Amino acid sequence: MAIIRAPRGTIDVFPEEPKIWIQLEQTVRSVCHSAGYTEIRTPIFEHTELFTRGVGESTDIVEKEMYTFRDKGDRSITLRPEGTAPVVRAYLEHKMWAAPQPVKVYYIGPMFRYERPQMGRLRQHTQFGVEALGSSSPALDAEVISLLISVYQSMGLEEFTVRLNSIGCPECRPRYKETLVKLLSKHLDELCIDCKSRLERNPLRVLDCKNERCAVFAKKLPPFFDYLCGDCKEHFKGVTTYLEALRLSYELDPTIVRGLDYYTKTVFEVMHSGLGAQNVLGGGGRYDGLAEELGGVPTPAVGFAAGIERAVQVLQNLANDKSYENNGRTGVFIITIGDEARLKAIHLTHLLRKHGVPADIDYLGRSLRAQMKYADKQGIQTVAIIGEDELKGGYAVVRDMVTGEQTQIEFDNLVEALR
RNA sequence: GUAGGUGUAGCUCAACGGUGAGAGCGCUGGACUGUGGCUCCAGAGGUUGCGGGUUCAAAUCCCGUCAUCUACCCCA
Repeated sequence: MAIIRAPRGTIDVFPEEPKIWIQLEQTVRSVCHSAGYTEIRTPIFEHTELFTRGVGESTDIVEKEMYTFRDKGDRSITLRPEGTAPVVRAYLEHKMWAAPQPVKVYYIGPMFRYERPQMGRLRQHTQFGVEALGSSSPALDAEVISLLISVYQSMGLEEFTVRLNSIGCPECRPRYKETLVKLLSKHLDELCIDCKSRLERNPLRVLDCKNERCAVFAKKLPPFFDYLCGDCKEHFKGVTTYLEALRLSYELDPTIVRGLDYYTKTVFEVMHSGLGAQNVLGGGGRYDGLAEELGGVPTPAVGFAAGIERAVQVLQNLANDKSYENNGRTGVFIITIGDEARLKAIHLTHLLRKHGVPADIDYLGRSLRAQMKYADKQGIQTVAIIGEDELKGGYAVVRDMVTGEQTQIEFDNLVEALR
């Protein structure tokens, strides 16, 4: 019978193996806590409507990437493809606009998108993100950006760049779109097929087309900065001012447009080169219209989302380059010869564990030699040997697996000596 | 959805259309009655992804299918 494998685009993670995964999660938590963000855990699935309305009907996510199904109550349910809409939903549902503002939360959890897997892209992946709701201050935009950077820096990552842009608001964006369409329709023949359709559906997308000819073209287009309304212009200036106050370096990049409809004003991405064709570690922006779009009280907000797997991939390469040490031996392994010694060892193992000392014994009835070998490969720090002589004498031979030094320690003192 | 690459031992990979499909690493045991790392020896482990076709003969060639990787679209 054929073995059952993990579904396409999913992976089994062993977060303790290289430890990076766990370190990253801990870093996210501590960085967020230090800035007054508390954790939120929203459901893995939501009503489909939350995403069609929140993320946008014409986005790729909604059009072709959602895991949507009908449950037994005939409700249309969708595995969450992103984290912002659910957080805003929770904010409105729990009337958190009545709490002191801003409300600042962070999350770590799986997201689902039906895509063709490739490097840096999975059908189930993990994102960490923050959302700060209830303030339109550009200082909050800067804070959110600084948090993301802090996470990477705390993990020892340096070679990334922060790209910043503003995509305006419902007042000035239509004007910019119009001029784009006007300019581009003069050169329809020079655009790729995709961009021709983009021109009708979402002209901003032409800006970040990877097609070389389009990219050359996009660079000649006037940047959105020039078309921002007074309010947006001022906000954007505020963001850059605060970023500079935070001593954070960034690049203005008019081609950053983001793929979700809810963004307004500030958008940003953190780029890294070690991700294959993907180059985005994380990104986000302001979404001042989302709460209202979801039927709630108008609430200005900013946030970001970043990929754990992508960060781990980059950090893994970094760790390999540094060829990090493997001297982390820990724990005790009790080696026994004979059934009686084994009984003794089981009791001692239990005691050690109760005192917080990682302890283990052989479960395969192996020879002393083989048990030594096993303990060595497991990265055990100390072995305690119990055979006939030791049983009679009431002690164990304790061997340090690094130095090779051996001493005799009485059973009664063993836990104390090894803790 | 589209394009290309790859599927042989647990892992990394060999094998011109022709003997019983091999190696290294790993695993298990031994050399060493009770002492790991080094060395040596032995053993276990395969439906050559699956199905069909061509052929005297297929891991090898052809078709299909599935999986996987990479890339496009787009994103984390």
